[in-house]
Amino acid sequence: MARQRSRPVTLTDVARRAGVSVATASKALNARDEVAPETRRRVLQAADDLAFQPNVLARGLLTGRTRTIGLLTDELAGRFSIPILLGVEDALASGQMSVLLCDARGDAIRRQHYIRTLLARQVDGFVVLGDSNDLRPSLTRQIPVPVVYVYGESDDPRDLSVLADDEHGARLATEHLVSLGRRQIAHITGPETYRAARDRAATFRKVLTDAGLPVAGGDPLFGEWSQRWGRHAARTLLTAHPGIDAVFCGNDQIATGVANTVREMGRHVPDDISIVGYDNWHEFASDCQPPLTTVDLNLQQLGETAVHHLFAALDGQPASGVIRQPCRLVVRDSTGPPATPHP
Amino acid sequence: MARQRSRPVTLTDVARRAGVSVATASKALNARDEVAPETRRRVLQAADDLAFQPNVLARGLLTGRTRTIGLLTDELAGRFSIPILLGVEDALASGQMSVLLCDARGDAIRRQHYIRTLLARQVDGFVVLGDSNDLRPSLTRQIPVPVVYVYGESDDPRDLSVLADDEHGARLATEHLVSLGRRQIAHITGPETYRAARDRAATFRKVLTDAGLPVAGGDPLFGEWSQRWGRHAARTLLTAHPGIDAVFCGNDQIATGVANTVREMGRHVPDDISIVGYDNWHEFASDCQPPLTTVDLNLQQLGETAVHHLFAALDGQPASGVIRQPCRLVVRDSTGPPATPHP
DNA sequence: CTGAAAGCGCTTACAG
DNA sequence: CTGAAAGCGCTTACAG
Repeated sequence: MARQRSRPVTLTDVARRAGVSVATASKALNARDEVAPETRRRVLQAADDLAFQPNVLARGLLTGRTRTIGLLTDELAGRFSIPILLGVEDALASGQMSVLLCDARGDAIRRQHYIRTLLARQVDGFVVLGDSNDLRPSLTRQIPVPVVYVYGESDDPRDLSVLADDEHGARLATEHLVSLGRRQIAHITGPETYRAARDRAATFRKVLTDAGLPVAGGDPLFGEWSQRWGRHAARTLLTAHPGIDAVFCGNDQIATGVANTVREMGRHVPDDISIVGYDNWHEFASDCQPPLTTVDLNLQQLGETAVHHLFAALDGQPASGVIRQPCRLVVRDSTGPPATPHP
Repeated sequence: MARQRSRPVTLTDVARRAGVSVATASKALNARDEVAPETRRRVLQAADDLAFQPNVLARGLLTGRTRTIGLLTDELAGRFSIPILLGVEDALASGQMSVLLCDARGDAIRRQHYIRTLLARQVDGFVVLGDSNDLRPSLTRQIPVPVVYVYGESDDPRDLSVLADDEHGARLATEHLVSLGRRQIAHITGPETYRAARDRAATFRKVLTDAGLPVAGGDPLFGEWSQRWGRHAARTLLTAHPGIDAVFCGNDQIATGVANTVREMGRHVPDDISIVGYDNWHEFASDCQPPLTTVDLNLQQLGETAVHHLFAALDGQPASGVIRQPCRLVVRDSTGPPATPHP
C-alpha cells in the first residue's frame, strides 16, 4: 500500500518525447484534423509508451465539463436503489462519465450539504434517486445544472421524473389472474401511506370491476411490507372467505408469507390458490415454495432511462413531466389454472 | 430542468466585492493567519453574499489532491456491498471527501478500464470492495495511490485488507448454542467453494470439539445459500437424526428454510430445536417465524474502518496485512434453553 | 501543419 | 498585512 506517488505523466512529457509542442500533442490526441498523420502517429506512440492519462481536472477547468454527474440518493439501503444505481452507473460509464455517490439518508441538512459539495466539484448534472415513489420536493431550483428524478417523482411538473409504471404492473398481475380463470381475487399489500400501495390497489380494483368480478374479501388489505403481515392477513382472509382462489400481493415478502400460510392451512398453491407477488426480489421470489409469479419493475433499465434523459438535457434537449416505464410479469409456479375449472 | 447554466461565482468575484486581491481573498477563505481580521471579515462576507463555492478542480490541479477516492466494487448487486458502501461513503463524507463509484461487475476488462478512469480523475486513493471474502488478485501494483481492500482479501500480504472476522462470528453462534445447553448441534451452510463457509464450518467444529460435543449429523452440510437448501437439508437431517436440538445455519435464508421445515415437521422453535442464522439480513432475520438469533457482521463499520485506514495511508501512515473486525451476536426468539433440560 | 501565448480558477512563495 | 506573479495541466484561438 505504501507505494511512492510517482510524478504522473503529463502532456508535456508526451510532447517532449514525440518532439512536438504541447499544443500539437493535444490536437493529435484529441483527434483534431489539423495534424499531419505522421505527427499524430508519433504523438500517439509517445502517449502509449508513457501510458499517458490526460489530467481530467485540467481539462475540466478549461472546458467547464467534468464528465461527472452527482447521484443523490435518499436511502441507499432500500433494496430498490441498488438496481437503479447499477443502471445509472452502467449508462454513465457507456457515455464515458463517472458518478459521484452521495447518500443523504433522508436528512435534509445532509442533502443540502451534498448538493453544495457536488456543485463545487463541478458536476455536469444530477440524478436524484427517490427512496419511495411518493412525491418529493423539487431540488432543481437550487441546482444550476440539469437534474433528472428517478423512482421518486418531483413535485414540480417542470422537472423530469422517470418512474416505474405501477398501474401497469398491477394491471399485468391482476389480468394474469383473471385470464387464468380466477374469480375471487383478493389483494394484500403494504401501508396505505405508500403511494405505490394505493396506486396498485386502485388499478387492481379497476381491472376486476371491468372484468365484472368482485374484490374478494371486500377491500384490499393494507398492512406492512412483511412476510409477517402476509401470514397474518392470509389466515384472516382465508378463514373468513374460504372461496378465495387467488391473491395479488403488494410485494414478494407478503407473497411469501401468504404462500407459507396457504400451505399450512392445507390448501395448494397454485391449484387452490394462485399467488402473484411484486418486485421480483430474487431471494424471495425464486426461493419461495413454490417460486413466485411476480412483477418486475425493470429497475436497472429505469436507471438507464434516467441517464439517457440526462444526456439529452446535457445536449440541450431537456424534457419535463413524468415518464412511466412499463413493468414485466415474470411467470413462475405460484399461478396456474384453477384445480376445478369454473363453469 | 432546463435552467440556464449561469456563470459560477469565482474567487475573483469575491475579491472584487471585498475590495481585495484574489491572493488575499484566497488566504482569508483558507483561514491562513496572515490576514487582518477586518479584511478576513469582509472577504467572508463577500463570499457569503455571493454563495461562493471554490472550484474544486482548480484547487485539485494545484494541490495534487482531489479529496476524492475511487470505490471499485465487483458486484454491487450482492447484498453485502451496500452496508459496506454506506459505511465507506459516510466515513469519507466526514472527512470531506467524495466517492467515485465504479462497479466492475466481475469483469476484468471493465475493472482495468475503471482503474484508468479513476486515475485520470486524480483520485487520492482506492477502496476495493470484494464480492466474496475469498482471496482476490492484488490491484495495487497498477495503482500509484493508496489502496485498501475491504471484505475481500488481497492475495498480496503487503496490501491492507479489512475483513469481517468469520471465525469470531461462527464462534459466537456456536458458543451461544452450547451455553444454552444444546448438545446435538448441526451445521447447515452454503457451498464449500466459499471460503466463508469453510472458515465458519471449521470454527464450528473446533468449538464443539473443545466443548466435548459431537458435530450432530456427522459433518457440516454444505449446499447453497438458499431457503430451499435449508428446507431440504433440515428435512433430511432431522429425519435421520431426530435427536438434534440445534442448528447453526450459514446464513439467514438457510435458517428461514430450516425454521419453516422444523415447524412443518411438528417440532418447536426454539424449545425443541434452536436455530442461529448468519448475516442479520433484516428482511429474513426479523421477519422469520420466529425471528432469528443471528450473527451481524457489522458491515457498515467495516466500510468505516477501511476508510480510516485509507486516511491513515493518505497521511503517510500506511498499514499492511489483514485486519479482522469482530462480529456481534443478535439474540432473538429462535434460540433458547432446551424444553427438557439435559441431566 | 505547427507552435507560442493566453487562460480556465485557484494557491503559494515572494516582494513590498 | 497585502498583492503581483508564477504555475498546476490542459485546450483553443491565432499567427506563422
